[in-house]
Amino acid sequence: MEPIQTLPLRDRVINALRDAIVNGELVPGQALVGTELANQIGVSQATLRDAIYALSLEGLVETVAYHVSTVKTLSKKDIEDLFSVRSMLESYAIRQIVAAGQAAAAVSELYAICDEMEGAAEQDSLTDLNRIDRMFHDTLIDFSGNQLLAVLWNSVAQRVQQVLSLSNQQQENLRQIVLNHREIAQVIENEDAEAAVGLMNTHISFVADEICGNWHQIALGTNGGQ
Amino acid sequence: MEPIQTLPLRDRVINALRDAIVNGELVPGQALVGTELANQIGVSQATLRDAIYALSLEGLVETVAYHVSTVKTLSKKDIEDLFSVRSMLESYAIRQIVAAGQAAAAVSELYAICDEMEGAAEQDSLTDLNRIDRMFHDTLIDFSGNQLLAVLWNSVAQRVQQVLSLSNQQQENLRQIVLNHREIAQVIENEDAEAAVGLMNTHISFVADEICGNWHQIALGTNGGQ
DNA sequence: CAATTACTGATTGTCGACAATGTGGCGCGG
DNA sequence: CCGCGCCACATTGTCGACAATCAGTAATTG
Repeated sequence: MEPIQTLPLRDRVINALRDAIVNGELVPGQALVGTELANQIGVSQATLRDAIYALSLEGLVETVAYHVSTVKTLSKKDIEDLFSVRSMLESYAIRQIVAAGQAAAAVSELYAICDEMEGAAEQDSLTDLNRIDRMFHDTLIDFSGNQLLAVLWNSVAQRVQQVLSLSNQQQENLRQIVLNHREIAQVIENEDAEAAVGLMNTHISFVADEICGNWHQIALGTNGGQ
Repeated sequence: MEPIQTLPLRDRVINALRDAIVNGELVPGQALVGTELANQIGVSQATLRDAIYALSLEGLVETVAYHVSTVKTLSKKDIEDLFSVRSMLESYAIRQIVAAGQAAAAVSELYAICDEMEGAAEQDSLTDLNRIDRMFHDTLIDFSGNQLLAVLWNSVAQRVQQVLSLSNQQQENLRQIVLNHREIAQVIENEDAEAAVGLMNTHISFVADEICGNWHQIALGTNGGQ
């Protein structure tokens, strides 16, 4: 059995707010007024303030002393930077996996995830596919064996999820995505790190360009970008 | 003139604790008891706890619910991971600078920093040299133009500074360090990114091996590693 | 005598109230 | 009519007190 862990109230508030942000329920630029949210959620202002402050440290919220906190706005350049950094982290992970001889162990899990992904694709469930997609990349990072990398990745992956949620990604073909991932897993199985990195970067760049191209209208929907 | 900004008390406490940790005044494994520290520093327990929680998000402090927080212990593998990630971030920055044609602008600042570094080396001031060394690498990151990278770097650079403080780095020759940095700046000036990356990685690996080799006795001084 | 349970002391988590700070509007003087 | 300064409101920041939880110890029971 899994241990029943009662997270501190503050942590639960943090998780709730973070989920709301990365799922696009709280849009960039939206004000997070302490007194309102505290009453709405049902916690004290101090507890909520801690949560907001924690999210500001994670970079999801912008706070200025004695001013209302807002969900961080995302400029086009922020998106470019985000996907660029993402490529760097994943490329590093792939190279480490191959160099450490962990390729076989990793792909065995990656293939299993691809199978799950295929199931979601057949049901046209975008939310499930996104969730499993993240599992794929999390697995890649974990098998690098670098825990600090995992910490940095977590921060980046959150923002990626947020961007994906905001851009209603008119994902062309869900099955194509599954194929892309399976392809990457195959190349890793062959221990060809550079080929895998190339595929990964191409894949990420494609998605990034797709989103950046339509970003103005997404950002305009909220507060005008900048 | 610079605007006089009165930081909130909580942020000042955070900065004070963070400085104490990265400068080695608070050693890994040391307990951070709320009531004690609050009285000692002269703030309320709530404010101090916020600060401790913030530092736990930065990864400098380990907290378990309803348990005493401690300064995060650093295993040998943590150090290896740290310097490995550091290499990744800086390599990325160098490649971006050269690719974006920012090499000339960057090296002009880097050379100036090297001059300052030389002054510190002549006075055998290790603390000054460390401070200027960080400026060098911060500049490198900043000129990459990627703000998200700067955020991740900040987190990594803090830990690096902590490790350097803890290992009383019997720095062989301070002037040699200056030469190493100047050499890197020169290669960047030639727009040879890969050569610069090679030099940088060699330099970082050397320092990392040096520290890892003697890490057990450093960690043992506090709580036994692990 | 051993294992379990209940208690005690210490520490962290949560809260409501109060102080500090910033913003917008009103009134006054030019 | 315009500009300046003052005032009240809203929001954030800080605090001390109380509740929840944990580790270690002593008492209890088979």
